[in-house]
Amino acid sequence: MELTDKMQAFVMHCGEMGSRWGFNRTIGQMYALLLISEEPLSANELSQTLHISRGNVSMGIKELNSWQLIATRHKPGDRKEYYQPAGSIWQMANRVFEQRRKREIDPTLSLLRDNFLDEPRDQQERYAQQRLLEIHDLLEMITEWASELQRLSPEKLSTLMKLGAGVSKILDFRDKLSSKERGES
Amino acid sequence: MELTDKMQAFVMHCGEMGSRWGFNRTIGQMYALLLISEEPLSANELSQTLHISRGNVSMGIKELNSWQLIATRHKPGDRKEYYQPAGSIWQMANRVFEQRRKREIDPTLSLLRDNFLDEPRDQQERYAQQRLLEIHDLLEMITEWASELQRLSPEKLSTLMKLGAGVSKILDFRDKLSSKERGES
DNA sequence: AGGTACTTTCAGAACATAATGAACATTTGG
DNA sequence: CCAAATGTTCATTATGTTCTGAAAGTACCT
Repeated sequence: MELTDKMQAFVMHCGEMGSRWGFNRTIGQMYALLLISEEPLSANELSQTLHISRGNVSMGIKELNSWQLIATRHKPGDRKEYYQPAGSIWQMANRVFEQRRKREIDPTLSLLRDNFLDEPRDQQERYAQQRLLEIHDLLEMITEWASELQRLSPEKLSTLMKLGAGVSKILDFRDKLSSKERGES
Repeated sequence: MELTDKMQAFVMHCGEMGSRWGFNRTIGQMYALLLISEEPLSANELSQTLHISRGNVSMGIKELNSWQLIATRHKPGDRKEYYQPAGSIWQMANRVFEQRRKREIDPTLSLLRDNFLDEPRDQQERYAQQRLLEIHDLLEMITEWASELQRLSPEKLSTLMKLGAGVSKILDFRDKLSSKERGES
């Protein structure tokens, strides 16, 4: 498969960013290529276009599958498997958030929880536990919030985001309402 | 400096997670140790407690500084530098978000923007550009929203988060209000 | 069954990143 | 100025990660 310069540039960029996003170079390239190509691609096409080994493609596919980022397709009269991105850009963003949460936050949260089972033994430990509690509460609040937001429909989420810092005004408004209800001035 | 088992466990855990969070093992350990210790620590104390070389500590300090995650302190009659976490847990979370945005998203956004300068040359390129546009818009919306949220005070942000999916109801409410204003049923 | 078209696996090579420690730089007190 | 205490740098070594390619596996034909 032939790529134009701009497509090439995008694919290579995703390769370079790959490791920052939680996977590796070739997986970044593979996913980028699938994203911008209108037709699903076979493992061989990926291998040839990106100049990476067939085996590497196979492992990459496995990994992308585990992130639920791609879907497998078949063409009639062709035994090859063809791959394409799974779902919309929104879904893709959701999946990446979720996977990263699982890898980057959940293990820490569970470690922190275990920590609060015992009483601190001395001042040093008391202080440490206090800090850990703060971190735990913050992480828990953020992850719960994030997962609630993820349950909203893309449209609502989009409205909310475009509203931007405007949410702040709505919160003020709500506060006024509820204090009036309680008869405060 | 002596660590209790639980503190040890937390420090080691942060080391293991370090690379997933965007820095390396020793930096994760160093920061964890500073977080849970009541007193600021010197470079030598870090080196000895974590069993890592003095030079490594120096580089780690440099990196943590570039993330603005630590502050340097001095004690009277002592020329050593002592280090402690900079700011509250909230500030720390903000800094990490921001740094990661700079590293993980901004470069991609600017690449994507460059891409829209030229007209697509063929169908393949038209399709690709369309997908890139979607990605661009999504990333831009998310980063703008995130940076607006960061400008809110921790209290407001905390209220908002605890409200959780409840924001959705507030949005509905607002929609009803504005459609009534326009005289719709 | 045997052949073909494809996919997966995995040991080892290639590459990338992090850590060490000795050499160098800087600051301060005398 | 020197010497002692501290901080920084960087070539080398150690560790970790990714990629390749050949071998093994699978599924479908005739």
